[in-house]
Amino acid sequence: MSEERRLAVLRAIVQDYVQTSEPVGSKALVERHHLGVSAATVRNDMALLEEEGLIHAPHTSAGRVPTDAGYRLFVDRLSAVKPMSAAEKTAISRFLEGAVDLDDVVDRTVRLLSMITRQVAVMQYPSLTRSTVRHIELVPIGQGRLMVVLIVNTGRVEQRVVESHLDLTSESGEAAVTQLRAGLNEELGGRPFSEAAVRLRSLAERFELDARDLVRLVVGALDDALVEEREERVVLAGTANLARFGTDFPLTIGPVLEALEEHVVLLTLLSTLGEDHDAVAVRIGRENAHIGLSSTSVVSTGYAAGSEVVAGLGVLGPTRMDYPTTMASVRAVARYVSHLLEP
Amino acid sequence: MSEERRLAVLRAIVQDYVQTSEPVGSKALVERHHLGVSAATVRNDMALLEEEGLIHAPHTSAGRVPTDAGYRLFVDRLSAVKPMSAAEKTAISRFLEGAVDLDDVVDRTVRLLSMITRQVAVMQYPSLTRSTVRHIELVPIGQGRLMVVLIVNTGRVEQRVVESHLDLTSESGEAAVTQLRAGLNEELGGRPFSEAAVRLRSLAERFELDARDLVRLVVGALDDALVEEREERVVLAGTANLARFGTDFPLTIGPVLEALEEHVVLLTLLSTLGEDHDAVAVRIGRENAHIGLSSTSVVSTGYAAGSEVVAGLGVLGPTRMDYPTTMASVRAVARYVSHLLEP
DNA sequence: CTTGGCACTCACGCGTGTCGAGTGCCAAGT
DNA sequence: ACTTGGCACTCGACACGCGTGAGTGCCAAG
Repeated sequence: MSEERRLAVLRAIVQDYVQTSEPVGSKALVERHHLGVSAATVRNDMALLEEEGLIHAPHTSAGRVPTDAGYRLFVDRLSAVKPMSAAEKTAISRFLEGAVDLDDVVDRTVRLLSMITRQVAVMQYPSLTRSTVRHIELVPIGQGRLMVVLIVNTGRVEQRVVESHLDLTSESGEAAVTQLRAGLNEELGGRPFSEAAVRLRSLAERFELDARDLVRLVVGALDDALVEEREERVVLAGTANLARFGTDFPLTIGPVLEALEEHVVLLTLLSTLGEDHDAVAVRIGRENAHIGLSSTSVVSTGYAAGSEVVAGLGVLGPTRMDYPTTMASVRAVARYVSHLLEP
Repeated sequence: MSEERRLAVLRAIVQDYVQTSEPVGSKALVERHHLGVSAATVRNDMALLEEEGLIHAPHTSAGRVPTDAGYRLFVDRLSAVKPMSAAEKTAISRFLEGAVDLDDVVDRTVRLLSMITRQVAVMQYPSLTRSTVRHIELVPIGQGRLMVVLIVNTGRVEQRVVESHLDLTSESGEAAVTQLRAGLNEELGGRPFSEAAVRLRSLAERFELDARDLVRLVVGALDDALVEEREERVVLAGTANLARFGTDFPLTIGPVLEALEEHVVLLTLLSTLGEDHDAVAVRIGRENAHIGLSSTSVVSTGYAAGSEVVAGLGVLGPTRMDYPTTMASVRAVARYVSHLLEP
């Protein structure tokens, strides 16, 4: 029996199953694909594939369904990323072009991705820890309160309000603020966050004693923003697509929705970073660790701002998913987003 | 037959149905509530209630279920808003207190609200059109690009980037920016948005000719931010709770999820504003206009920043919902949020 | 106006029977 | 050493029929 044909059978099973979402039997298989052999032969191959743990029969005398391992083999060795049509490409760029700010980019991206894949799209905001400081602005707002605005190279903006007992409207107060602003920008402007956090701490000493208090507060706020992992924001769209899966499949959407609400979980799903740039990562079924996602797959990749990969985006769908097409869409969208954040 | 007792019967039906989620029959009713009359009498009352369109039998010889009109009557005349326990109150304030910025407030609020009501929580960001300008900052970022940062009294921050061919690093460029910044803040600072938009338009003339171009761009960006309805952002949480409803009920969650993704729909759901301050609005079933929400109810109210109501929040659940408790929770949370945004 | 009685109506659950797709195995063919 | 057609077998899906029980509507008496 040829190894080669067996894999062809696996490929055919995956393809048929993805399309029909029903267990596929030997007979149907030979009818739909010209494998050049008879159903009986395919049955023998299937028995072997089952032994290898690549496919699985839901019950005696039903067709076969790929296992997680089967899908894994499929994406690793049996599929080519489907090229996208020119029409799709222009549609993508059209849709993303009108964005006015970062929030809008993220918003449009997840919407777009969920629409073209008809699945749930997930996107992480550009990670602060991988960004650089563009500018820091201090805005006095009434009484002793000061708003600290941190502008990041990706276009992301964070703000905090600090309360000081210093009178910021007084001559000396204004001077202190001006001095601090200048100092902060000189010291931190253009620096990557990792570096900025360190420099920040040594800043306090340079100021006059009565301003120290203010400096400490501002530094604290910035430090908070720089370090805080919590602020790794995630946005998603297309959850309505879950309902579609639900109908054809033994997938109870409750646990999935729960998982999607825990942003921490989503972040780990997207943590494909650090690996090769352009690679699309696929996590299949149980590989996702989180129960509740054990019958879903995640296709994700990183996107860049400039040359640096700053965060991830991807889609989540049933393990029974059209991997080649989905991977193509995710990659294409990630590229356009990177392009958009270029400058 | 006493009108009064008939309403008592309706109340009992609603309460039982909410609790058991099964059609309630005459016998069960007299057992669980001491109405002082027999089942047969209750049956007569039920027949009348059905004639009035307040209840409805899913099929012959099954119990009765309240109609939308039945629920409406119930919330309007038969229920009292349930007081909250002290423990709940402190839990609410505890949970909301740690918020560091507006995003965080909104995020925590929806999460909290979805947790305590075990339903889907929705919250609108403070509407720009009902806010006042606190400060406008112009930040040059490389080349000819300028970031316009708009800070709103609610703590909300909007930003836009404009590109000018003016060299902003030059002496004259910097001067123009400084002048413009001062002008903008003097003219718009502290103004409500409606007023600000008007004043904005007359600003361009005052500047020297070579800066006009820049001014026009900045004004355009601000105008965009001030007027743009699109930017009425909405956040939601607790969609996983939909799965729970789904199990006991003839509620297919697909359409609901779809409705929830259309933020425009959500906004109209929350448009309880303009009415009395402290009132909690309830929209029951078909009253929601949007199909797909025809078997859900929305309980919403406004929240304030200072003395002005700035936006809405609420929850969405099945029509078969514990209205008194839900209304109490929504009101309590709205009050705490208003308190939080006070200054 | 209330009440007990009574006949009637369905939805629901359960067991049975049929149907058919699909399998595993085997013996014969290449 | 594989491939192939044949055949018995398995088991889920679906349909049908029936009994059960909750709940109703109506009526005549209190």
